[in-house]
Amino acid sequence: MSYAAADPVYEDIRAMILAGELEPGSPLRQDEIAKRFGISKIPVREALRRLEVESLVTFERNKGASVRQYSETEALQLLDIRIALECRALELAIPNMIASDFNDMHAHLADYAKRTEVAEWSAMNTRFHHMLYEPCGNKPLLNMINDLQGRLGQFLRVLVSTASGLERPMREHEDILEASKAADVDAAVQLLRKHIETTKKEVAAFLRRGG
Amino acid sequence: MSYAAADPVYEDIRAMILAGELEPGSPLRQDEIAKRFGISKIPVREALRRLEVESLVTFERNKGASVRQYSETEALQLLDIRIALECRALELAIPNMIASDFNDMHAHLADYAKRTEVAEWSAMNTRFHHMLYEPCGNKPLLNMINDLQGRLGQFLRVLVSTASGLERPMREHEDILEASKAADVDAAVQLLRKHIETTKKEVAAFLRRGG
DNA sequence: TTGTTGCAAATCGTATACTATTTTGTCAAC
DNA sequence: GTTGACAAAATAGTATACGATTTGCAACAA
Repeated sequence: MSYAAADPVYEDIRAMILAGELEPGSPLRQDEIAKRFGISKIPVREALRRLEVESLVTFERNKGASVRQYSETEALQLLDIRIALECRALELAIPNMIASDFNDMHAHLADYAKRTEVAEWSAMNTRFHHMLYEPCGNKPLLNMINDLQGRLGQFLRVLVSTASGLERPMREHEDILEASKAADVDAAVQLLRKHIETTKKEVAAFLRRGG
Repeated sequence: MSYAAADPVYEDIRAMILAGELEPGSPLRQDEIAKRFGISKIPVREALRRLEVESLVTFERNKGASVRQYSETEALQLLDIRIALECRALELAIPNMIASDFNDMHAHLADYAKRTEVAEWSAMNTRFHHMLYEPCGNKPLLNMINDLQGRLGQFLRVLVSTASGLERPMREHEDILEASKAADVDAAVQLLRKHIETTKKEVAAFLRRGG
């Protein structure tokens, strides 16, 4: 015994929340999770506390943990943070991009364009953005972007399947990639900023209509 | 019993780390902390795990927790994130600033300039930055900036007492405040960016000399 | 019906207790 | 004096146990 009992719980629950398999608001019963993993409640609680700090879970005293439900304003605020972090990451990444990076991104976009399954779009979209930022080499920054993506997941998943379609984001992705290829940092950053701001507007509209 | 035993531990240890009272690398003994607070190890571990997610503490299996030591590259990377977050916060804050905000900031800078105790500078500096960003109204963003400030604390505390003095940052603070007052968002953001980039250069130089 | 009261069950939070691992100290061999 | 082996102590990690709080439900009164 004694092999980091909390880690698998943390990973699993986290993945389930990010994948949208657990509804926001649904309770996370400690005994049940403990039994499922064949361990006691102690490491389960540790895992849940960690998720709490990541804002994926909330605790209420004597009621335990539940999947965190974001308010509408919070979603929009998180998108403002996304603008800051992702624009900075792109700015730092462009000088480090090499030919194979561009090839990979082109290939990914080509693949992306062919997908007809709405369910796939969200993941493909996230992946493209990460490919853009990875060359920045700033691990903590990439982690923060990842975390944010996770927190926004519940909104973006719904959005991508209803509002935006594929054409507009696709065109914008290609523009950003071209500007990056031309090493035009300012242009690329401005395009990315507009891209995320459009997403923000779509989320706002979606919520206004009572998402 | 049963009243959030972990919370006071979390707050206290966190405050001690941020204040620099605990050396990076020093171990955090669970039994000792538990005894000090008159509780058992379980809530202590929860508190430490929370601090781990905030990157203030690291766990090594069967060796427990210790105050996290940042590498030099990580410090510089965190400063790149600071540029992103704080510039964005200022950008969002300026349109929301009112007369009393400007008065408060002016008063704070005047007070700041009179302080001769080096130990006070760091806190005064942090406070001024927060006053700049607060009007943005974006809670999650302000929290992230706070967290970053904490993580960078161990570097900036040393820095402020050795390298930078008071004049240069003071002049820059005033410039940023003037641009904000004039509602010149672009200028203010550029000044702030330069301001933090200078800090970054100073940290880099400090580390090169084997800080 | 509707609202209240009072259990009983479910669930949480944490102290205690036990095992596993690491660290420390001792002593003999070289 | 240094090194290695091994026992003892310290420390971490987790299961079990138990009191405290909340929740669900039934019985009853209005």
